[in-house]
Amino acid sequence: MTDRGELKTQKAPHPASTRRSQAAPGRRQSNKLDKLNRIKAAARQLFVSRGFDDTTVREIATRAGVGLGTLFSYSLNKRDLLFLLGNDSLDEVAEKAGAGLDPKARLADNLRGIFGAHYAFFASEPVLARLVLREMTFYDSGAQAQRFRVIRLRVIDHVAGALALAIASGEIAGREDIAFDAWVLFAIYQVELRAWLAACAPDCAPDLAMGLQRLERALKVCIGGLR
Amino acid sequence: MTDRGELKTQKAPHPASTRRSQAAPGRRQSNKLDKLNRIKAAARQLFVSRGFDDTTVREIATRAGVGLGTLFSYSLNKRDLLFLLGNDSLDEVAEKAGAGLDPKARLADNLRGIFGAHYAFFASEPVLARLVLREMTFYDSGAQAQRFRVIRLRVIDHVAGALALAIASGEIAGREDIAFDAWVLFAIYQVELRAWLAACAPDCAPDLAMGLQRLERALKVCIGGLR
DNA sequence: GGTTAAACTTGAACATGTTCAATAATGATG
DNA sequence: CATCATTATTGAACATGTTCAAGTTTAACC
Repeated sequence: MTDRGELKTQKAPHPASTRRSQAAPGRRQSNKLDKLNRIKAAARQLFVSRGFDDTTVREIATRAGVGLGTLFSYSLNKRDLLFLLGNDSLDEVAEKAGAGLDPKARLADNLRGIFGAHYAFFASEPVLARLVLREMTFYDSGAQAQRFRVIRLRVIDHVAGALALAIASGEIAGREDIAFDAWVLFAIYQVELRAWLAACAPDCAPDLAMGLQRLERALKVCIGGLR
Repeated sequence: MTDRGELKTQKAPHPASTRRSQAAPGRRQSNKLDKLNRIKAAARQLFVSRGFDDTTVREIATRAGVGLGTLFSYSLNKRDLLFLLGNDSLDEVAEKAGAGLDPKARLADNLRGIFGAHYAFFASEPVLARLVLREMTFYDSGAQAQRFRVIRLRVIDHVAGALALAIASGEIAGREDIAFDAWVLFAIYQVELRAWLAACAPDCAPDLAMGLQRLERALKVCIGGLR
C-alpha cells in the first residue's frame, strides 16, 4: 500500500495559475461539492445498512452516480471515506460539548456535559460510531485521520477547561499540569467508550444512561484518588 | 467478509471417529506443528522487515514452504496470523509480569513491575508490537482475538492483585471494588502505551525509560486523585 | 467565438486477501 | 498389504480495494 496520506489532485482552484488568479466559484466548484455530497450520502447509507466490510466501493460509486476512480479523488481510500463521515459529525459534537461548560457547575457535571455529548452521538449512530472508532483508533495517515486528531485535541482542551473552572471555584486543588490531568481523564473516557460500544451486539443501540453512569464512576475513581 | 471467527477444519485428532479414539501423536500431528512453526517464522520475518500491509500472504506461504490455501487452515485470515505471533509473546510477558508481584513493594513499584514488563516487550519488538496494537485494538472475531482478550483480563487481574497488596499493607485505603479500580488503571496504561508507541517513527525503538516515566506519572494522577 | 492549459473524471487493469472443489496423505481396520 | 474414511493440502478462481493513462470538462485569455 504505502500511501503517503495525500490526495492526488486537490488544489485550491486556480492557485495563481499560469494565467490568472481569482475566487471564481464557477460550475466546477459547485459540481465538486455536489459530487462530494452524493458520495458522502451514498457511503453513509451503505455503511450503516451493511457494515463497512460488506460495502464495496463499487456500490458506493454506483449509488453516488460517479465513476469508480472518482471516489479516490475525493478520499484517499475506503477507510478515509468512513472517517470523512465520522469527522463531520464529531466536529459538531465536539463544538457543542465545549460550548456547554458552566463556571458554576461542579466538575463532574461539566465532565458529563463534555463526554455526555459524545456518548449521545455514539448512541444515536451506533453503527457508524462503532465503525469509526474501530477503524480510527490506530490508523493515522490520510487527511481525515489528521482531522480526527485535531478534533480530539480540542476535546482534551475542553476537559482542561473544566478542570480550570473547578480549580477556580475551589472544588479541587491547584494542579501542577492541568493539560496532563485532562489527558488522563480523556484516556479513561476513551477506554470506557470503547468498552461500552463493544458491550452489546453490533447493531443494537447501547444503553446511554448506563454507559454514562459507568464512565462517571470511572472518572470519580481518578478524581477522588485511591488513597 | 462475514467471518464467523472459526477455522475451517481444526479438530482434535480423531475425536472418537467412526472407528476408534486414541492419543495417537503420529506423523500427522508433528507435521502440522512443523508447518505451523514454519508459517509463524515466515510471517514474523516478513511482517517485521516489510510491515503488515506490504507483506503478501503469497510471500508468507512461499517462504514457509506451504501452499497458499494452507495458510488459511492455520489462521483464519492475515490479521489473525499477526495476532498469533503477538499472543505468543504477550502470553509469556503477562505471565512474567504477574509473577513479579512483591507483597513488600509499594503500589507504584508493583505497577511498574506489571506494566514495565509489557513496555519492555513492546520496546524490544517495536515493529511487531505496533502492528499488533494497531490491528488488535478493535477487532474481536477470530480465535486469536479471543485469546488476546483472555490475556488482557489476566493482566487486569494482576493489577487488582497489586491493589489488594497495597490495601493489605495499609498503603491505600480499603476500596469498594478493586476490580473496577484495576480496570481504570489499566485504561490509563492502554492509552499511554498507544501514545508512547505512536510518538516516534514507525521503525524506531521507542524510549523505554521515558515511556515508563510518563506512564507512572499518569498512574499517580489517578492514585493520588485530583483534589 | 476559438484556443489552450489546467483540472477533473473514468473504467480497464492490477494487486492481493480469501474461498473451495479437487487431490493427496494418513492411519485405522480387516 | 489393501481398503477406506477422515483429514490436510493445494492453487486456480473469485472478490474487491486501488492505480493510472487516456479522455472530458472547465474557464481564462485573446
